[in-house]
Amino acid sequence: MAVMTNPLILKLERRDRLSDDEKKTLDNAFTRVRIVESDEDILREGDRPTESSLLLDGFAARYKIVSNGRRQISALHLPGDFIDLHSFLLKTMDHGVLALTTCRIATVPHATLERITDEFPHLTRMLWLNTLIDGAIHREWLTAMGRLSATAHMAHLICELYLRLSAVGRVESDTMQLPVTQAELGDTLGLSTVHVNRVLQELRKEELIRFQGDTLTILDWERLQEVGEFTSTYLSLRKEDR
Amino acid sequence: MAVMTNPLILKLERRDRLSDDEKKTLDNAFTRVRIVESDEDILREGDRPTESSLLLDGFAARYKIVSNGRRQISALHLPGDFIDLHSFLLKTMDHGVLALTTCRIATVPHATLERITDEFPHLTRMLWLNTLIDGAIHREWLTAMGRLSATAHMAHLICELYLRLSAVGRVESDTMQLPVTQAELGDTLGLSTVHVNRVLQELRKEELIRFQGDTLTILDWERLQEVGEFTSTYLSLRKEDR
DNA sequence: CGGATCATTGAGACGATTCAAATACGGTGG
DNA sequence: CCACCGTATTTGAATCGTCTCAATGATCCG
Repeated sequence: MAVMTNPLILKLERRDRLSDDEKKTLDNAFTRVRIVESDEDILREGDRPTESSLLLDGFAARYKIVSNGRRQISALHLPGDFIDLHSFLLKTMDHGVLALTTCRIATVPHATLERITDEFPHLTRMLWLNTLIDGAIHREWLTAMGRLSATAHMAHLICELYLRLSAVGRVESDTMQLPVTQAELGDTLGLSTVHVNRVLQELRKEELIRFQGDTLTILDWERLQEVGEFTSTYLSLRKEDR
Repeated sequence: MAVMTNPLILKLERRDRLSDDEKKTLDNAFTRVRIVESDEDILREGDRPTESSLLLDGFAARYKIVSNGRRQISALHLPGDFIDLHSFLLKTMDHGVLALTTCRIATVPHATLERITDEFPHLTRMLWLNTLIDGAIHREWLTAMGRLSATAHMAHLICELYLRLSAVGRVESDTMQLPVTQAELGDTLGLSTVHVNRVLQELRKEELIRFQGDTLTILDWERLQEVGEFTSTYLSLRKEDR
């Protein structure tokens, strides 16, 4: 794989410099690329993977199912996201991962990750950081879910996805592709599909977004952030020594 | 500090063996112990700490405040928990941390953590694991908040705290000290104080728990788990090579 | 062009909130 | 040791946000 095309490197370099050696190591770590079709499971709860998966292209979601068949999505993953780097140390998957679109995935054996932790301390910290950002996003979602209105929560999610997608070069003139159904948005926000629909209509009526098909355009970034009480600190989009 | 009294070591050894060398290193890493009184902030949002804090005794909560003054607690911390190990790499606190009781806290300089990552790969992985478990708990809370009823969510939280407290030796004959007000429980579960009260009454009426003052007793562990749809996988309470 | 999936709408029900007041509890000073 | 004060818990009633159920309309793909 050519160094420059790996979106993980793009993502990490937003947070700290990587040496050429580190980039090469990281890039060579991925041994296998596979395709998972839309609506298929990439991983299932209870799995004990021996490799971790990096999303190169497509959208994926971490989810859990509760007793009455209801589903909660606990993370949305975009190109450049490790969807189960945590399985390297957690060993057993405590949730499933679903391909929301056709996904192109590169995998790195846990044995290779172990070798990286033995030999590349700074690169290890960058991978650790990657999982810490996941955690920061979880906390932000928890706050939005517990204490924001449905509309604010939706606005918040859109702001986050907008910044995360632009960090990996997937936003053009305030527009992003968001191939996610309203039912999936509901499972993400903890809302019913019907209510998601009403909330989206409100954001459209307020002229904050346009959202037709899979194409979402931000019409008023300032006000969208206000409505969603969004500040981007938790995404750690600053370059620092780590 | 004597090795055997550090509750972090107790906690990590539940998940994997630590060598004597690692235990010594970890124990020596903590340079300072301080006391924070109940209701005081241990850390504030926006802080850029140069050391990380380990809770030796007491209860603490990570929280965020949203615009209308409402508060969401995104984590409850018990003895043995690192309350901001993530600040080592995240640098800026994206949330505050509040002492719910008088807290005894040991601190480790980030420079020391960096040295550990340079020299002790396995110990580094164990610290990383520690933050991954925080993340797993966040995901579980997200699911409970989004898709469980208020009563089930409360039951779930009680199950979790029960297991986490017993993992650090703070449970005796099904009874634990839970010095948390109903308002704080509300901020944790995303509920109003009034509703927390009603939910607790229901769990008492069903004879699942006794909860007077700070003392909570599990009366029917089996049924409490069922009501809360609780399974403990996400807490990684198994010893494995990591 | 037909079938399936997804988005939209309306109406009624329900869970949780708000506001307000009463009661219980724990710690402190006299 | 008890009276008192502040904090925490409990109760009731009205309201509100979101859900459920059910049906319709739009869109996409083969």
